[in-house]
Amino acid sequence: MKRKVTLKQIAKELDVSISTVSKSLRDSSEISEDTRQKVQAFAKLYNYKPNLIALSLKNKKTKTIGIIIPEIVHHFFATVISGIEHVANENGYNVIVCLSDESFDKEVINMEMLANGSIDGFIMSLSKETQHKKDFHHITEVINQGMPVVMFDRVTNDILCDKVIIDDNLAAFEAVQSLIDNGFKKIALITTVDYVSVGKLRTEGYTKALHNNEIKLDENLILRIEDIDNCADQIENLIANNKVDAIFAVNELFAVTAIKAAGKLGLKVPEDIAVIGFTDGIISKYSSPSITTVSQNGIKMGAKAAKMLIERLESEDEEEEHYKTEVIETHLVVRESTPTL
Amino acid sequence: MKRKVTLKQIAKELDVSISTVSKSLRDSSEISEDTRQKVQAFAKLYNYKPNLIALSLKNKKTKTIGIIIPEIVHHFFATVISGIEHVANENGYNVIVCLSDESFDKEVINMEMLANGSIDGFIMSLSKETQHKKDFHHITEVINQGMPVVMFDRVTNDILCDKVIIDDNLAAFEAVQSLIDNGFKKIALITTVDYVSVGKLRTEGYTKALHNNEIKLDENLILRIEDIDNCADQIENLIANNKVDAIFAVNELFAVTAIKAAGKLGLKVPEDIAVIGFTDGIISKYSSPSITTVSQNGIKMGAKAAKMLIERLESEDEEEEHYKTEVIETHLVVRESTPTL
DNA sequence: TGTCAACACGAAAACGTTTTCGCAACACAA
DNA sequence: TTGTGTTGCGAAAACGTTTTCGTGTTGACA
Repeated sequence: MKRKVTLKQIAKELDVSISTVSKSLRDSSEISEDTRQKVQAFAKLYNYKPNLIALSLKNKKTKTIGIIIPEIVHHFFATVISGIEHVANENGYNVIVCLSDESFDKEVINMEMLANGSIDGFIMSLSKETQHKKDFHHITEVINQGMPVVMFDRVTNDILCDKVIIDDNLAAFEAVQSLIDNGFKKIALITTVDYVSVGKLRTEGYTKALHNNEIKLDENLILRIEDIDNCADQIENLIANNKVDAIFAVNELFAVTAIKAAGKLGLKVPEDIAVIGFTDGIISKYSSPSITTVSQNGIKMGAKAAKMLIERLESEDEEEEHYKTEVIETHLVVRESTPTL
Repeated sequence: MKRKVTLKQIAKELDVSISTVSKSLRDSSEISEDTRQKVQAFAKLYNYKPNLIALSLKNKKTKTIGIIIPEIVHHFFATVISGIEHVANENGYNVIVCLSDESFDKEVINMEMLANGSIDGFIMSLSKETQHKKDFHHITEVINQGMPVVMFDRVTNDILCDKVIIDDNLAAFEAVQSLIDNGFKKIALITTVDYVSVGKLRTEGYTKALHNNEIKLDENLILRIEDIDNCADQIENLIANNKVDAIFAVNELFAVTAIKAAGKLGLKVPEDIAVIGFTDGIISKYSSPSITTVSQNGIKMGAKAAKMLIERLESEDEEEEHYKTEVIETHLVVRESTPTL
C-alpha cells in the first residue's frame, strides 16, 4: 500500500524546498530548466496528483456543484441530473447529490451541510413539503452568503435567483387545446394538490383552454390526487361515474393508471377515451398503448441549469445580480393514446 | 451579503485566541464556564458552522462517498443510489455521483479525480467498456492507495474487494424453471452480449434450467443484443420465425419490447406467449400487461453496499483485508405476462 | 514566605497547496 | 572596487481547523 505522495515528500526526497517543487510542476519561469525536469520526472514516476481538498481550502473553490432534489427514483429527475453531470464534467466540476425525500427538514439539513464549504453553488428543485410550508429561509440564507443557487422545475417566486422551468401553463393549455381541436368535449383532468407549483400551473392551463373554447368547467371532471400510491381507485371512479371522452393527466403515472382503469372498465384507448400525459419518460414510451404526452426535456433543463450556475461562478464581477429565468420549450409527443391528430 | 464567519473572526471580535474559541465550542474542560458561554453565545448569534473542507484536510476524512455508475437514467441504478444515499446520510456521509456513460475512459478519469482527496471510498458498478477491456488498473491503484472500494451488480473476479451482487445465475435459473414447470417448452432467451457480466450469468442460468430438464438448447431461440436502441426488429424476427411459447428476457426493456412485438404479430400475452423479465422497475409494473419479473432490490443493494463501505471506513484496524461478497436475495414477482402459476 | 497544583489561556504545529517576497550568488559595467 | 541587474531558490503566509504543549496567574498549604 503506497499512500499518495505530497509536495513535501518530493521536496524532501529531492532535497529542495516545497516551493521549488510546486513551482517546477506549474512550469514557473523562476525555476531552472534543470531542476524543473528533475522534479517533473520524479513527480511523474510517483504519480503525483495535487490534493484537491487542499486546493479547495486554498482557493476557496471546490469545483463541485450541489444538487438537491426530492427524489432520484424518478425518471425526470434522473434525466436532469444526467444533464447537469454532463455539463459539469465538461467544465471540470463534480456533482454531489442530496435527496430531500420531499421533506422540508431533510432539504434544510442537506443545504446547511453542503453550504459549509463543500460546494460552490446549488442546483435544486423544491420538495413538496417546502412548497407547502412556503418556508424558504434556508435558501435565502445560502444566497446571502454569496453562494449562487439555480432552481429548476419546482421553483418559487419568493426567491430571487436563476431559474430553469418549462411553461407548464402553456404546455398544458396546448395539450388540452389539441384535444378540443379534435372534437373532444368532456375532458377530465387528473392533477395534484394545488401546492405543488407545477401541478397548479398545469391545472390553470387546462382551465384556460376550456374557458377559451367556452366549455363549462365541470368540477366533477377534476380529480386532485394527494397520495400517488393509492390513486387507482379514485381514477377508476372518475371514469366510471362520468361520461368523459378524454383525459389530461399532469404526469405519467396518472396517465398510465388512467389507461389501466379504462381498460378495466372495458373502454378502449384511444377509441373510447383519449389520454394525454405530461413528462416524456419511460412509462409513456413503453406503455401499451404508448402515451401521447408533453415532453419536458430533463437533460436540457439540467444542462441549462448547470451552464447558468457555472457562468455565474466563473464571472468575476460578482455583483451583477441580474437573475434570469430560462424557459425550456416543450412539445406534444403524439403516440397511440390519442387518435392521430 | 454576510460571508460565513470563521474561528479567527470570532477570536478577534472577542479578543481571545483561536484556540480558546475552538475549545469553547467543543466544550473543552480547559476553558472557564464564563468564556465558554460567551463564545458559544457569540457563535450562535453569528451562526458559526465549521468549514468542512478545513476539517477534511485536517482529519484526512471527507465523510463523502464516491459513486461511479454507468448511467443514472436507469431505474435500477437510481434505486441503488437512493439506497446508498439513505444509509450514507444516516451516518453523516454525503455522496458524490459520477457517471461513466459506459465508457472506460470516463470511468478512469472520474476515479482518478475523486481519488485525489475528495472522498473516503468508492461504491461502483463497472461500465460495459471496462468489462469488455478487462482493464482494471485504475481500481487496483485506488485500492493500493488504501482507499476501500465496494463493487455492486457489475463486478469482476479480477479485483479483490467487497462486493454486493445478486445470484444472477440462480435467479435466471429459477425464472426459467418456473416456466418449464408450467409446461412451456420452447423458451426463447433475449440477452446481452456476453461481456456484460450479469447478462452472461443470466444466460448461464437459462442454459442450466434447460439442461436440468433435458430440453435441448436451440441457438435459434437465443438472441444476443448489442445495441439496445434498435432491438425491436430483431426481437420481432425471433418471435415470428420460431414458434416460441415463452420468453425470458434479461432486462425490462427487452421484456416490454418482446410484448410489444408479440402484440404486433397478433399474439396475446400471456395466452399465446408468456414473458418473464428481469429487474422490477417502473416498466414491469406499469406495462400492459404488467410483467412477471425477477425482482432485484436496488435499494437493498445500495444500502448494503453503503453499510459495508462505512464499516470498513470506520473500523480502526485497517489491515483486516477480509473481503466479503454479499448476495441480495431475489424473487419472482408474478404479474400478468405469465399465466397464474 | 516559599512551593506546588490547578486553572485558564495562548502559541504553534499540522493537514497540502500556491504565491509573494526576500536573499544569495553571480555577471557585468563603470 | 563598487554598483546594478539577473537568476534560482527558500521562507513564510495564507486557507480554517484541532490539538499538544507551554506558561502565567491564582490559591492553598506547609
